[in-house]
Amino acid sequence: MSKAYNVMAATCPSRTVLHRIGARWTVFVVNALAAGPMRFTELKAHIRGITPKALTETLRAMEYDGLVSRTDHGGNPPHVEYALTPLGDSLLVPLRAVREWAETHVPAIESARAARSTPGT
Amino acid sequence: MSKAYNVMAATCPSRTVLHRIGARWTVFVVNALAAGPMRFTELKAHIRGITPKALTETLRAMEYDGLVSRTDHGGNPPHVEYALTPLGDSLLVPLRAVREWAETHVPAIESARAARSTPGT
DNA sequence: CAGTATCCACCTCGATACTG
DNA sequence: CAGTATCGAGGTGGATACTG
Repeated sequence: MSKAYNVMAATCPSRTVLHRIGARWTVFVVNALAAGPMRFTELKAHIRGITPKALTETLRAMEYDGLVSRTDHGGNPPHVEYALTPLGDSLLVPLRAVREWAETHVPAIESARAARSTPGT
Repeated sequence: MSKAYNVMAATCPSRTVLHRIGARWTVFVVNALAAGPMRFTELKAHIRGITPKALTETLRAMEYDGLVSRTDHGGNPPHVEYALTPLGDSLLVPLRAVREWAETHVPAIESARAARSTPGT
């Protein structure tokens, strides 16, 4: 009975998934971590543009959902590593579908926008 | 040259796609319209819970992106029909991938959350 | 019927600065 | 290094009421 969930249910918890994927940084973190475990600062450098606050929040949310794991190696200086869990890794599949759709159809979307924007020019 | 776009580019326009999919109501509209053209009020009744304002905004954004078409049959009372464009229709593909991932993995996510929430009990 | 107009409560995100 | 603390701007979404 793996179909007990229905994204269309409105009150359905699976709705949160859309929210995660639609979130500003989730997709970047997933992609960055797809290459392997990374430390906070590495992630920050890799994504570039993200603030520590946003990174922390994104990581926390993803960790909360079991998408990433956080491993504190302790010591001083601190050493913490983030990695994709198998669950987070599986997210790459639908993400790829979306990505492919985007890369394929964005030109069409931009055309639509341009057609609508054509001012007087 | 269909791979000129890269979702990871950060400044990439394809990023807007994620935003659309992640948007509160887009997915509902797409699914509702997947069954065929519909009028404003039908849509509103079908989705239920959405306010006219939100519906209008969602529809506008989607129309702007060429995902839905708006046909005003004029007259009084007004008669306007919304329909998925071929582009909007193609969105159903990645949407299905996300949906399936969600429906499959939400239990895992909820488990992760529960595991983390276990207070002292 | 098909919206529009307001007003508002959030909530996310960014910038900056500081700490164990 | 790995965050946390603060503050503020901005945008999204909701409720309600009104109009051509």
